Amino acid sequence: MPELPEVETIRRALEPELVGRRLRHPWAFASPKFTPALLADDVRVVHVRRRAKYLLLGLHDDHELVVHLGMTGTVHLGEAIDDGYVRARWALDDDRTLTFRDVRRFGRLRVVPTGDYRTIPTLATAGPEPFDPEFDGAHLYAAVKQSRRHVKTQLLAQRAVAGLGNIYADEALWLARVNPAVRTLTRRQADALAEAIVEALGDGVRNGGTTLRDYRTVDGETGRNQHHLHAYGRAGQTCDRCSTELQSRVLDARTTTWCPTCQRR
DNA sequence: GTGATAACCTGCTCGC
DNA sequence: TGCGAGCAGGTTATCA
Repeated sequence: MPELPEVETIRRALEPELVGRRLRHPWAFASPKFTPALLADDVRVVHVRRRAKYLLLGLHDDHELVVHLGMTGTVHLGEAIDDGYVRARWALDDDRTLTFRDVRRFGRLRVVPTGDYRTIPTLATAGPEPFDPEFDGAHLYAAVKQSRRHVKTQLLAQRAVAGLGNIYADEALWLARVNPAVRTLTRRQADALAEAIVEALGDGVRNGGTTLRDYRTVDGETGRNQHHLHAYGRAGQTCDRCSTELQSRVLDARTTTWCPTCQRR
């Protein structure tokens, strides 16, 4: 499930390869989620950016190709792939092929005027990037205070901070010793959680992302961060801090793992 | 406006 | 061995 570190890893690999290249002869799987790919035709790529979990390919005609990888989306650059899971494809002017592959079809593609994300609500309302100076404990405290939803659900909603998914939300909450089901934070908890979010996502980027099943880099390699997880997917195992058995429950339709001792309510 | 929930989608795992 | 049920989860739409 590509979150900020996985998308950023893909962005860093694509940027030097795609900027200046021309997208040609687009093909798209017959679904409204993917047919916008056809709008990016015979146009040069001018930048490769990321916002939250979205990949933004700037096009020379003042538009952006917005890519969301969904649950199982991957981007491949090189030889053409055709295995039944390809959802979009472009020929490049250097004879390579840019392929968007997505088994579960939770991903989506859009072409919008550069910077105009009104048709993509989550992107339009996304909170600050975790590595921006404006994101800190004070911001997180104020953002969480505006809602009565569980704190983990607020992290996943992308408004308090952009880029977190289920894996890194569990990890950040574990690092900050915050129970996922609380609905309010003290200022001290907010400071700790903001710091933990930056640490969890930073580690994820440095480790090239987390591969549990589907995620691959542009080169087809797996990430390494799955070897460094403390909470996500470790229910029934012992806490790395206190050796208590980690617990798991479904919280707002998301499997959530936490330490009942370190992350006491 | 906010919160809760269903739907989308397919491979994998588990139980029978 | 084969089948069916349940699960995984990011985003959007819908309803209360």
